[in-house]
Amino acid sequence: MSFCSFINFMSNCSFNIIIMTEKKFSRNKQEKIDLIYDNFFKLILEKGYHKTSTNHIAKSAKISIGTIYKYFPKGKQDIMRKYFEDTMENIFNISGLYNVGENKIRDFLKDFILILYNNHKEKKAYNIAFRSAIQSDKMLLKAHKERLFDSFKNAAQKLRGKNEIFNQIPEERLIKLFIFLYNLINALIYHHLSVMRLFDTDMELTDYLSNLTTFSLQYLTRVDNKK
Amino acid sequence: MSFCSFINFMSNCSFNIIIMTEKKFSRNKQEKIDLIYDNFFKLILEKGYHKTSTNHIAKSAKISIGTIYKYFPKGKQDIMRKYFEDTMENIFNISGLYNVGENKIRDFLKDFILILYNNHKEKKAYNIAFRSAIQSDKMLLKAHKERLFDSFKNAAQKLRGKNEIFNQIPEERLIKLFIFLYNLINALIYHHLSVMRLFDTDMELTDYLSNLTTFSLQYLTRVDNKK
Amino acid sequence: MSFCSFINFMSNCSFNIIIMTEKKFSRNKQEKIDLIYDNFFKLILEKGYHKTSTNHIAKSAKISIGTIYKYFPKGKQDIMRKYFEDTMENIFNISGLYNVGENKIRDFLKDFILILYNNHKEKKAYNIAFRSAIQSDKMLLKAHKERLFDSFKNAAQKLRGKNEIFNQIPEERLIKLFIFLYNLINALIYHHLSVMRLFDTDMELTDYLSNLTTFSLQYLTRVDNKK
Amino acid sequence: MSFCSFINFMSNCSFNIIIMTEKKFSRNKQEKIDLIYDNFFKLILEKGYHKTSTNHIAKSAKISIGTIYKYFPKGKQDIMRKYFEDTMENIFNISGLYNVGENKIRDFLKDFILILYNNHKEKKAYNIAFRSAIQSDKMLLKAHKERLFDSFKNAAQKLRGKNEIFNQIPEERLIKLFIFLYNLINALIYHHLSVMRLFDTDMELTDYLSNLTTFSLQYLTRVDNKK
DNA sequence: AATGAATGAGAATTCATTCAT
DNA sequence: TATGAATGAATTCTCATTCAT
Repeated sequence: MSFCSFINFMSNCSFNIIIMTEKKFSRNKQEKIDLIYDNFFKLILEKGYHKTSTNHIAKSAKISIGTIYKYFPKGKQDIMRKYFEDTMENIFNISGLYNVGENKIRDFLKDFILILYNNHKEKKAYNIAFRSAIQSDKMLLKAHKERLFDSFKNAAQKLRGKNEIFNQIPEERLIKLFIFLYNLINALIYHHLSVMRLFDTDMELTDYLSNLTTFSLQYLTRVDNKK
Repeated sequence: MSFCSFINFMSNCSFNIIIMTEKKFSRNKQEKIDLIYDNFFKLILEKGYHKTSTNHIAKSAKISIGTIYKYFPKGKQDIMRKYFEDTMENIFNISGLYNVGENKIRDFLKDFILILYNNHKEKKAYNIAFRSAIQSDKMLLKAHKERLFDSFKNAAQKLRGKNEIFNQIPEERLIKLFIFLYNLINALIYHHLSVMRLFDTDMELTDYLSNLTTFSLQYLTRVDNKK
Repeated sequence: MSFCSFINFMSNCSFNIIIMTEKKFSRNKQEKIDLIYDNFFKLILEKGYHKTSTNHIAKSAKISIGTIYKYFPKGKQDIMRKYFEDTMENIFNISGLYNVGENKIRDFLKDFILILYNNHKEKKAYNIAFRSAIQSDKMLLKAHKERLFDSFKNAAQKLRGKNEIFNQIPEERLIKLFIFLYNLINALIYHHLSVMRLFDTDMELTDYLSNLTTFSLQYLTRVDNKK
Repeated sequence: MSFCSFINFMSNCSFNIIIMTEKKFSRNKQEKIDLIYDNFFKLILEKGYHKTSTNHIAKSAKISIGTIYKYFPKGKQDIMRKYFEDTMENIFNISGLYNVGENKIRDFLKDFILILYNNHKEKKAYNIAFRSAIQSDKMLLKAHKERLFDSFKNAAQKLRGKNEIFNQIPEERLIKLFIFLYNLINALIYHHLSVMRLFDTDMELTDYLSNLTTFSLQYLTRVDNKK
């Protein structure tokens, strides 16, 4: 029996079968899904969301169109939805963000901005696509809003426990503030990266955003107190 | 001269009846173009930019698809481009805007915001379409940038002649500042109206923008001076 | 001016334009629609209803797929529906059918059978398609039932005016009887022509149907009276 | 003998444990086939024959698509064919049917009708599918005809031995008569159940069919004698 | 034996654009 | 000028079938 035959024989043994089958299937499946994501976003950068068709994705990923519809039965809409769900945890569960001491809100905001900014840079295609997708998929917009609320509820609770200033703001209000800042920052980063540059350098943008959010936080807290 | 040549000759004559016909046609032409614009934007609000086809516009406007391609040989792209050109003067040539005295910069910014805000509200469909169009039509984006520059150059010149504070800022820098504020305001209004509301009421938005622009003007001027 | 130029000139004259345009457009339109019908039914005989696609029809008719969807926006479903509507009058408005004197009911039924039989033979493809279509298009089935009712209401009124025997049967009952006979005859002709032959010759079939309907009429009238 | 050959050899041995495994597999096999049948017909009632795909059946039956193609290598076509073959004996080998004495032909026909009627009701999905299948599978139609002939040959022989009246009709002729009645009854039951109701109640239908078959038997015998 | 991932031909449908009238 | 019939490439999505595991 040659070595190869031995390997083949071994691969039929039961203790191996299960492990390999699981690995193989799950690896292949995730590989295909990643291929679809990668090529989808690659094409969006090249041609835009609406000119990227499921057939283009299949051809670009060198898989069959049927495979795309196996994993994403509603085509592009499902690619967006599932990517949205798959990346749920990536943005806001960064523990470092919440190690904020007294009087360090400015640093907290700066970190927050950098996270959003890097997310935009790294996932430019996704962000372009997401803006397009929520126009025609109201469920996705709803899910996005709900996730924002949940994430910032979580963040607010953590921060109020650690920081005196945050603690003075009612939780509900703090969540709304964070959602506002999130929208504010995203609107400007998106505009800067995908519509028209606001500054010559990205550093100038993040510096500006840092001051802008501090200003906005003060402005909104002041307005709040007047009411 | 053959009979046909005679007919051709006649059709070029400036007899009264022919002039009237021409006038009538030219009035009809503008009517048709307006019909196309109106129904295009109506449909964009209903179905979105990408799901609005030239055939739909024709059916909605009760004109033939051929007529659309007569006036707009490249279809939707040309509708956007020509509407952009047709409305060139409407936004920034508002004389009232420039009657700004000393210490009245805040009022100037408030007026500026209101003009942009009302423009967004009234031309929501156009603004949605414009964002979509510049993604795939780089010429349109370029033209938009050039127009912004020209308009604000004009505005800067007028304002520097009338106002001491503006006069202290170099023209080139003032133009850049205005373009920045324009982009800032538009990014946020667009986000508020077409992506996700930033405030519960529109008044809160314009109040915030008013303070935001004042802050930004100070911030940028300060940063500028440091350099 | 050559003769051809003269013809061309003439063809631009107003009195001709209207006639020609009307003729031309309507002729072409009906030509295309007839092409679609003809090739649709030709293919149904060759491959069956479900294996006949709109693309096949277009290829077979040597027209573009767009033309089919211009006239029949919902594809095959609309071809069936519109053909159904176009042929509304053909079956029952045969005046000869109603020239039925006293004691000639047998002859009337014979004529009725022959009309249905010839309709099946001549429109075999349509009848096959119709059976398939009403399985997935409940509206078509409903329209079919309504038309049957209206047609036989009309027939019943005519016949009750002319024939003593029919006059003894209440109108409502007579309509039901006709619809029953219609279904009976059609079920058997369809089975004979498209599922499995009931008789060796078609003559035997029509003879049998003739006796069967006479029998059924007596049977149902008798049952009716007992109730 | 290598290790592998030994394994192969072992797998053919008739040790008890292996016999049990085989039995278990064969029981499983029939279970799988029944699952396929059940879910196929369930889906046909829900969506129709043509919209029921092999993939749907697999999903509905919670087995893999591969299993369906293992037992039915040509998919739906084979499911129909094999179901047709599996149910071969069920319809006509009902011994009660042939306990027909003198002058009881009417009762015999009534029983015959009830059997066919109940078969249609209970196997509505199969009957719908069968009609669709024989349109595109001429072999199935041929097999159906052959089975009808064989079944009624068998029935004719039994009945001629027991009943004087049947005995007067030549066997060949009797077979043809039965096939005719079978087609007649089926055509009308199918029309009533799946196209358009002939009567308000099913009882009325079976009563009518009972009289109709008696009439038809007399009619055909009479016609026969004339020839 | 059983699984189910993968394929890709093909079906329905849309849409920008052309062109004869 | 104006019409709208006609085109056909492109898009979304389905389905029978194969094959590696």
